[in-house]
Amino acid sequence: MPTIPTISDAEWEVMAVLWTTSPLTANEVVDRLEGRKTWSPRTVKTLLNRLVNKKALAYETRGNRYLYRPAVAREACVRAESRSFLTRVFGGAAGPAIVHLVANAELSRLEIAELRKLLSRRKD
Amino acid sequence: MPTIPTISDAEWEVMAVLWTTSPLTANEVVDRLEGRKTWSPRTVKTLLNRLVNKKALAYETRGNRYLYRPAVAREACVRAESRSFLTRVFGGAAGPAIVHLVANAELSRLEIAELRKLLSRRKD
DNA sequence: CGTAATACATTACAAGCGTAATCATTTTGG
DNA sequence: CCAAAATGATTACGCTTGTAATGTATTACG
Repeated sequence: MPTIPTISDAEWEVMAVLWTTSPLTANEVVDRLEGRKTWSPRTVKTLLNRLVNKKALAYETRGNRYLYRPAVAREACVRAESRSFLTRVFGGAAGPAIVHLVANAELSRLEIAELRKLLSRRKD
Repeated sequence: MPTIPTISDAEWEVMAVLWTTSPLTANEVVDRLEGRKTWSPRTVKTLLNRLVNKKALAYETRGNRYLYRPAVAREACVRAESRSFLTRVFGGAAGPAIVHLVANAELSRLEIAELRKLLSRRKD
């Protein structure tokens, strides 16, 4: 299985863009971050570079430009991050974590219904 | 409200000890980390120091020793970490996060029951 | 009483991160 | 064809983190 690289806060923003749409050029990524982020385009380029170095992104060349695309699946990164979060904050126990989130989150009626169904189906 | 300091992975381990039992001397903290961690006692002292500096811990003096105790509530730190996790990984949306955790977690029959009850009570 | 052991404080040091600026090369507008 | 613009690469720099070692002051044993 591919090892999941460590992806920092800022890098997650960039990955999120490319998980949504890819491939994209550096400038297209910059554009999609416009507004949500106050980063200089330089900063975004740096992040793209680091992500390529840690093999979270791959690219192909088109003329003198790069077309970036994810090299790791979002799902895998989400799982890795979740495990890390659970370990750090809840000593690895998912139950208390979920309880905490449910108790503190804003949830739509629809989401509540979905979760109830999910739990019903899960008679372990 | 008290601002929650940023607490790193290693620091969480130390805080966890003191949230469980406090006050404790540095050496008592070291002892309680024995086995779970391979840290040199020096390392633990460093972490205690940093936590005091960032005001996550307070201490009182007993003779020439310090008795450490948390200066921030676990609950508050858990909330801060959870928000950060939700923001980074799920763009702030609690619903998908909970779904993910429920789908991937090992949950005891008891925990499932508890969650169902929690959700029922939450008819928004 | 003096020296060793302890306790906390200070310093170390490399890697990762946020946030860019500068450099080198290629492309493109005039 | 040449200068300006654009691209990716390299370098920068201060802060945090993991992981300690060293310094300094105090205590306690012989």
